[in-house]
Amino acid sequence: MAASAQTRIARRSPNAAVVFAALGDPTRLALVARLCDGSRRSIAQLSDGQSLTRQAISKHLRVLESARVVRSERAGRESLFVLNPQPIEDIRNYIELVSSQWDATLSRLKAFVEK
Amino acid sequence: MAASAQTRIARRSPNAAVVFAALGDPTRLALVARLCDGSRRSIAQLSDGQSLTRQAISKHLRVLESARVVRSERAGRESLFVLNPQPIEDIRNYIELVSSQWDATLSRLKAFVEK
DNA sequence: TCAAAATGCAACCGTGAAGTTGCTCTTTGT
DNA sequence: ACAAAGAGCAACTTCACGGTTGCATTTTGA
Repeated sequence: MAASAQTRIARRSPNAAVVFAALGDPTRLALVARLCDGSRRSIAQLSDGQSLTRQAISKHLRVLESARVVRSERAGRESLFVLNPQPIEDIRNYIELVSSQWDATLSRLKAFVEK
Repeated sequence: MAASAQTRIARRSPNAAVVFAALGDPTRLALVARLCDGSRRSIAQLSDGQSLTRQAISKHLRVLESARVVRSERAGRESLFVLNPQPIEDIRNYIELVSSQWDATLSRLKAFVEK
């Protein structure tokens, strides 16, 4: 069975949607930006300077964690968060798929116009 | 002013968050997959076969449109939707930025271990 | 030992997202 | 001319999200 491009894309979507949704919030996006240097930071660190409550930040981190964008580990009295690049890589591939599909169309269109 | 990587990333986020949020829903992701072949389809076409109501699909399309992931154009009694690759390209670049930041960290880490 | 730090947990609130239903309007095709 | 197709609009319901507050628990460090 040769899957169509659309099917190939659709097969990846259930997980992709979760990751996209996790990134679809400015606060969470800021947290990701803060963590993408590979550092492990505590909730207190991550909520310091922000206008939101520590609990709000904590909730956002849990959302990111349930989408596996981030992993947490308890260390003494604090829990440290670190970025997990895997899901990001996944949606990167997803976007690549959509883009390539689109590019193929453009090429066909161009060829048609020039014919 | 040499902006830090974090700042560089953060500057792009406000718009990125909107696009991510628009893609953060299985139904909308399916619509994008359906449109990424460059075709222009009507609401009736796009809601055909789906389990949701035509109005539900219509709403989702409007969400995608307000995030500029999709453009619409009225043609007679139907409105046709077509993918707009620009925002997709934007978040692609965004992800590229995060990934490169992460990769740089890995390299540093590797260099440190091997030293 | 004990106070402060860091977090977790639970209840609560307001708002908007997602979806449906019902109606109207315009366009199409016969 | 008129029925059917396609879509828009508005009202409504449900429910999850984002956020806060208050309190309990564990850990740390002096």
